[in-house]
Amino acid sequence: MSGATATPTRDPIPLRIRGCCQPVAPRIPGPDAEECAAVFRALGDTTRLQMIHMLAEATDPVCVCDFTAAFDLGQPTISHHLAKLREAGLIVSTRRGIWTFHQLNPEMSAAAREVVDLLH
Amino acid sequence: MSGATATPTRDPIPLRIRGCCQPVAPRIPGPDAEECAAVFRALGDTTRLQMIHMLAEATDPVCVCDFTAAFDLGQPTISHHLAKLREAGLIVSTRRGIWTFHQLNPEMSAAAREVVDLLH
DNA sequence: TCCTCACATCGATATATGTCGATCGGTCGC
DNA sequence: GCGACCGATCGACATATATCGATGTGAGGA
Repeated sequence: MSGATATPTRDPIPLRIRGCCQPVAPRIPGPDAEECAAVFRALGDTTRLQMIHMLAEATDPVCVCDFTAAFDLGQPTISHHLAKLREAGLIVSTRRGIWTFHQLNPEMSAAAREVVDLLH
Repeated sequence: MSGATATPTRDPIPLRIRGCCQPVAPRIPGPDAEECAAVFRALGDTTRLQMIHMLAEATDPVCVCDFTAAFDLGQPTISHHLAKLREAGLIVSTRRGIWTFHQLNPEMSAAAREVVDLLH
């Protein structure tokens, strides 16, 4: 061996040039690393994931009471999750008389759209 | 109008059959709603998102010290994030002498692979 | 005008998460 | 064996999050 802190030989899995601790392109190009993470964070909850799935399957906007009926959660909690999805730019809400209807945001970012489309 | 608790007329945005509160297909088919959410949760952090991006760009496994050099975080924090990605099944780690190298899990679930491929 | 209904917001609480410093364990070179 | 190095783990801490009950708000019906 050539040394612990220098260049180790890595026969089966060769590394880059001089082994360990090569500088690697660190950052996601573009300004949207945090924005992209926010979309994933919004989908990182089972309830919200199923909400998005319901909206992706539905052909028409979905009422809040549909969600409260579908999930065993209180109305404030449903409202909280919908607000999270709205903040992430994944859904839009429309007030119509007494009811509020929700649908996938048609102006969703392209990156978010790609992710949501995976849940078709 | 026909009534608040009965069937509202919804001219521009027609809903399903009798308006609000129709039962909607609630669940993601398959057992993997929570597993899918776990993948999104793993990607819902800027540091981990960039780690996955680095691994997706790299042609060879990446050493821990590469990550500690790329991010302004302590070594225990880097180790913590790598453990999260490992628990989510997104990466695998290989011990080689002193160093531990990480790469995208070649046996990642198909759903996870689709998401990671979006970060190419 | 008053009541009801649908939904949002507030306050509280328990849990999860990101980060750090300190320490431990394993793998070398000497 | 000893010491150096890499990386994982532990304990602590601050913050974020998921959830609930209670309350506020706005729209409609009676």
